[in-house]
Amino acid sequence: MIAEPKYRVIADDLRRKIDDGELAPGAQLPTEIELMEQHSASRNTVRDAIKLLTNLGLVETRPGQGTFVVRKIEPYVSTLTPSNKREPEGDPRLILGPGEGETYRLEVAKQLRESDKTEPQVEIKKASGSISRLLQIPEGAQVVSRHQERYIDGTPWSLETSYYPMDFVTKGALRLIQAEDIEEGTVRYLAAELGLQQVGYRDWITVRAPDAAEATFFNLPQDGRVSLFQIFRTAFDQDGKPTRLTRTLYPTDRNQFLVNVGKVPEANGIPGSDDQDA
Amino acid sequence: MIAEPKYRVIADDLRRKIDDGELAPGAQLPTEIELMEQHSASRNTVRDAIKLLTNLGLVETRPGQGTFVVRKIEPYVSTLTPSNKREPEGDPRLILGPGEGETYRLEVAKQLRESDKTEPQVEIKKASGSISRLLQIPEGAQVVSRHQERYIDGTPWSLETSYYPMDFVTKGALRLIQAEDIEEGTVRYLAAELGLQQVGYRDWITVRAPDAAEATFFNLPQDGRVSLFQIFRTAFDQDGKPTRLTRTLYPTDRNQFLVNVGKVPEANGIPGSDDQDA
DNA sequence: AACGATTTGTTCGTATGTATC
DNA sequence: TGATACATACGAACAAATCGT
Repeated sequence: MIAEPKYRVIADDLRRKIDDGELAPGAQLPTEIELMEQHSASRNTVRDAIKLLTNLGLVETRPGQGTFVVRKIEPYVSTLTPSNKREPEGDPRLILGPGEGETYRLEVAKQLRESDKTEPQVEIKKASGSISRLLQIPEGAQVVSRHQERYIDGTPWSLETSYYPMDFVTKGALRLIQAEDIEEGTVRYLAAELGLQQVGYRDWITVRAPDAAEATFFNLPQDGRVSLFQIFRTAFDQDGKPTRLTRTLYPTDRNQFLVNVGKVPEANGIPGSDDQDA
Repeated sequence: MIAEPKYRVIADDLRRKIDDGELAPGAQLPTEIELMEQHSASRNTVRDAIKLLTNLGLVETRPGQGTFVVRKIEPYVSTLTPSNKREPEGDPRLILGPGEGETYRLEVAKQLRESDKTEPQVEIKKASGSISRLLQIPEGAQVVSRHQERYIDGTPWSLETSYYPMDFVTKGALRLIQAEDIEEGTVRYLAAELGLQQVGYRDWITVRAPDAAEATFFNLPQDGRVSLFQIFRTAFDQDGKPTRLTRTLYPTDRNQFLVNVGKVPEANGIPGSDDQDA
């Protein structure tokens, strides 16, 4: 046992069977008792091997049922830059990001998938930390927060929260504090209501571990193995002032992003998955 | 024990002490024996608690030494879109991405940090998978691969591999297969040598777990935590043809990205870290 | 260079709790 | 309800890495 600990030998054996397709996605592994006998190891050693595989995200255990090979999720690809063709009708001065021009549902339908989202959950909060800093308002100033949960093909896909200065409401944008969708998009609504033109935005992309609530919503393991994209989008008006901060959380196991710069042909060869190798 | 398993109670306690700063980054946790006594638990239970924290990336264990709170690294922020101001001299038709216009070293110096990189490691390979698909060349066609390791402040920061069609070399771009840096940048070199203008590029951003070699280079844990940005950049010439594919790997714990769209003021309030909260 | 003390790593055995069918 | 399967917890022993003497 100088080289390889027994639990890793067992894990490697199972791993090979998974890679070879001998154990297909969704298939049940031998029970711990069976593995004990096959490898003449103790139950705890077998469990160490399985633990390693769960950490690697290859299998998942279900109490009372067994251990199963995980089914991989087909990732959804979002484009962070606007589409090349400007909208025919509508204010040409508005720079619309993805999900801001046409509806979320339409975008997802383009990839032949079904989307769904909850009604916005509206709150009035005090700005703090990143919110006040990115929106360039003092800490403690009031902001409207609009929160939505989004699903694709029935699975939880992203969590989005947008923050607007409370000013906007007092200046007349009353629908910001209605707990219902703004059909034409808040960008167009704020342009029409307050004359705010969204002339650009900046996305700040980070990755972090989910907290307990986020892990529950996305159905992720609690151990921080799978992480979340956290994208802060700061939108700017014609005066260079931040008008909106949107924070969206996307599990990294089911989301990917595209950024187009300059003149590029239509996207191609961006597959769902299964080749992240050289 | 209906509510909280003991190992998680122990983990939560340690976690709180870490969050409170009672256990500072780099500090050593109590030894397993001490934790056994403090919580009157068995060694295996204590070890389960530590395992959980390890999975969360909060602590690391060093055999023969102890368990330590991980030191967080100050993240480096890269901008994926070009800077607003075009270069004064130089071909105005070239769209230069970050690291393609001025040198990597200069960019990093702007953030008051020191960079370093290895000489490129050049190989001739056969294109396969994502490479052939994104470069739009047949599987098995020959490509030049140029690989570099990059460091910031002495720590390994990113791994970059660029792929060019072998054609380029036979057509005269001989410096592509020299194992030394191309000072003015390969974008300018190919423009001068072959008349290829880089008029745009597309970045495809994914996150995945490192393999063994990558984990070793970046000094990341070998468990299957998804902790690497993998960004494929496909560059296009004036004919809309892909001329280059660059794959760069960035550990998510020390890298963040910005994307600027439309008219945006200078970056501000994009802090290093420690506030990823609402 | 050798040794011992300390600390984590691996493995076994066993018992009991909890979830599912 | 019982059978099955995973989850938690305890105790014990030895191995391997590290550090100081």
